[in-house]
Amino acid sequence: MSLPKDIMPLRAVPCLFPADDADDFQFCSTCAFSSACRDQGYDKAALHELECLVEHIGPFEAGEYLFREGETFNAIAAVRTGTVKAFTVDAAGREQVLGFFLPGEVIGFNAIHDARFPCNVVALDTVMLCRFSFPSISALAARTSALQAQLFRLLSQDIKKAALLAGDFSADERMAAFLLGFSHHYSARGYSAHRFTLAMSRTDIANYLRLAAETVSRVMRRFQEDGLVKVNRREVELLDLPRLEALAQPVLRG
Amino acid sequence: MSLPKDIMPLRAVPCLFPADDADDFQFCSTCAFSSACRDQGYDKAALHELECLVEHIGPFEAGEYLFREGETFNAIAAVRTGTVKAFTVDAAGREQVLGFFLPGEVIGFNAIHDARFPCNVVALDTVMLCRFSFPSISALAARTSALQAQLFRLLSQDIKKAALLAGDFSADERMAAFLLGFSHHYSARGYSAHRFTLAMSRTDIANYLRLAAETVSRVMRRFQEDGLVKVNRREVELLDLPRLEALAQPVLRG
DNA sequence: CGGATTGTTGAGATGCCTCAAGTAACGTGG
DNA sequence: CCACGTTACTTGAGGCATCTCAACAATCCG
Repeated sequence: MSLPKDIMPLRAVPCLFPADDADDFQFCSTCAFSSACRDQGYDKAALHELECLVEHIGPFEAGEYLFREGETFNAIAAVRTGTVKAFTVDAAGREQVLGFFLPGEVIGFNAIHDARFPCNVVALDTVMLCRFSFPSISALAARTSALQAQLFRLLSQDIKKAALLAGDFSADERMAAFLLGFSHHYSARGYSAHRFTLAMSRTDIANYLRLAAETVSRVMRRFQEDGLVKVNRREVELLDLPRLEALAQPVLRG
Repeated sequence: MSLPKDIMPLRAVPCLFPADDADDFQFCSTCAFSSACRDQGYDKAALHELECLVEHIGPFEAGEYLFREGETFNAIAAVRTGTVKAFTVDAAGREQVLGFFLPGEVIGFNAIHDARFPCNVVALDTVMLCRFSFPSISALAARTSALQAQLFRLLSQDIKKAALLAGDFSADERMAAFLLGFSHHYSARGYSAHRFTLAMSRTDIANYLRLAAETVSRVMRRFQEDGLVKVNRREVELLDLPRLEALAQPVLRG
């Protein structure tokens, strides 16, 4: 998974919105736009434009709102570091967690439709974002077919993700799929597929999986008793990936 | 909701893939691309290109497959007439209904991501489609910002739709939202908001709502006893829209 | 150290599912 | 047009997965 050296010099080109820290390269290698950046070496002008377009914002501290429900939509944002939670609050004041975003994932695709955010988005720990003005990135996409295609793919991916959660699955299946989601995300980005730290509370997990918090606790304990995982607070170690995959199989398509 | 007369003459312009029947105009007024067509009178060249792009296919009879899971994706399709069901089949052979598509809705957005259909798509009654080659419509979208924006909006809308179903709601809430979905769809297109015919079986409804078929029956009966609806086979009449809206409110965002 | 938050565990309640039987519509062939 | 089988739908009784309620333990934080 080594990156072609020849894209490095681009960092040195003058930019309207110059990147403001040193680990952008590292970041870009895990970002959702990376394939549009890296794979399309033939269109360096467009890649440069994308770099000029990005605004690095943050840091946000845990609990800070990145976006609020109802807010006007004018930019998407990729998570650079940290973890983010999207949720709505219903008439009775109860939270409904829509999803979590890890580094490299893009926030805001569900806001395009009516140009307003349909949910709140809050930092769960210290979060840095890359912000892309949506009109600007759309205009760039019109000139760069690889970028347009990548945007369509990412939007399409979100449809599939949302549909996954909608299936009717048991608590065990949901939990296994949830844990494996992190494993897959991290291992695809060069981190451990076995060990990771959850940034969110049991309550948030339960809410996201449409379970009671108590059920999440019980399933976690049973998984541990069965030797599937080892859990300590929010530290998770996956001990038996094959069995977890088998459990999650109905969720992750059959 | 009257349409500008001045777009009519476009039907007379020679076309590579000439439209093959007389009610295209009627159709286009209910189609998901209609706003990209109608609202953007300033870009008639692009509108013309979109017309040339479309292939009218069908009719398909009830039970015929329009797409099959795993099939290579190369086109999206708008429903012109009829009703369509999308579903997967899990390892144990059980169906999982992902959604229904009514006239004007677009099929295939969830297939972009990995260029293959993640689900089967089957006609529930006699169905006619408008097919748009995805590479072609993408290329056109790159030249026509209104079309690009419309595609982004439609994709984004599908994300929101999928997330709706994913919430944890009671059988009553789901059923009310399901029925109101038809009401809203039809009334937005100039048909009755109160009376319509369901094209799908109770089993399909139940499967889609993640309920047992028996539960759907029972909820329907109770709704009828409470004077909310009048149901006869697949004929539905909504008698008390306000109370149904109130019931469905948690589902249709709070 | 004390209060607040977060997570765990048990006991009982419940909404929905499963199973099983029965009824109604539909199509088919006689 | 009617008997028949088939499919779709309805209804009831009982079971189970998950929720709710309540108490408690652990951790965090000032």
